[in-house]
Amino acid sequence: MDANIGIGALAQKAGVATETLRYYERLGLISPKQRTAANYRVYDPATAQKVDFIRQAQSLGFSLTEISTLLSLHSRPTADMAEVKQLAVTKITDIDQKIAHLQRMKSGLEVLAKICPGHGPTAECPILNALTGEDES
Amino acid sequence: MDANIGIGALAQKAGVATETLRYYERLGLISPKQRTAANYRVYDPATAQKVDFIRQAQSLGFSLTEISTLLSLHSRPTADMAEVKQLAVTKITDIDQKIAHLQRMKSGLEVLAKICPGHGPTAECPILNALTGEDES
DNA sequence: CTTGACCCTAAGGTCTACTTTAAGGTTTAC
DNA sequence: GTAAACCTTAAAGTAGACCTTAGGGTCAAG
Repeated sequence: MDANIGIGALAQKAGVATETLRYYERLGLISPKQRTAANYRVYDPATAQKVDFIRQAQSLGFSLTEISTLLSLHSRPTADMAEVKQLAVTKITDIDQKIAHLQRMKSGLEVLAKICPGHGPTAECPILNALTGEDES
Repeated sequence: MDANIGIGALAQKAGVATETLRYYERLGLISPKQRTAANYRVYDPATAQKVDFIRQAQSLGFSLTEISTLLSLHSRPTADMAEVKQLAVTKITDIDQKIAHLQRMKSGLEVLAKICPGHGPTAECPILNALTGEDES
């Protein structure tokens, strides 16, 4: 149990495509522990956890570049977690800004959608008219 | 007053780069009313309003492809505004989903940031540990 | 009449995270 | 022994909205 696995098995275990694993390897996120005589990649089964880590971090909004940093911090257990926390806090701020931006867009659209009767010639469409005129702050 | 203008003047008036105007033209969003003997683009000054329309719509979250639709509806005053409203409503839904997604990411990060002391070896970092293990729903 | 600002086209580059394609080697099952 | 399934590499394609580059024409000022 716990034997080495090939790229196909790792892909299945981690739920990603094999090309994705090669892509992660090109970015330096993962790497096979060795190669077979035929140059096939051979992975430690634990690599699946690393791929999970990557997908988890992605789902939290981290880019692969940022994840690369997280992984290197993770592999140096004596590094300080301040940097990790900083990344998380910065990411929260980024997300807040994106949310704020989306909410401004939404508000603008809601105002327009509300005053638009929804039928009649576009010549009288308040949405199109609003777009053709004043500026926003 | 109200003389024709060249691409440079239009770019300045509308606050975009000249290449952007050529790009919009390739997408069919705008077009010069004519060309000079030297093949220079000649615009109706009102085209600046059209560019404003495009930027406004962009700021509300519409893609250039969607804006193309909006512009064609705008240019057919007898078309029904139902389609315009539909685009707006759909866009609001899109935005809601994006906001929800971002808020899920934010919540996840906040939980982790809160339990992370912010200093000490990364071996004990709750953020990295959380990333290396359980799965999310 | 030349310099510099402005214009033209076509095509390639940017960014992110992959996916697809092309053109093969290798291993396994029958 | 051969065909399917799996592996290899490098390179190109995808989406979206541009920006940059290459290689010229053109126009107004001095």
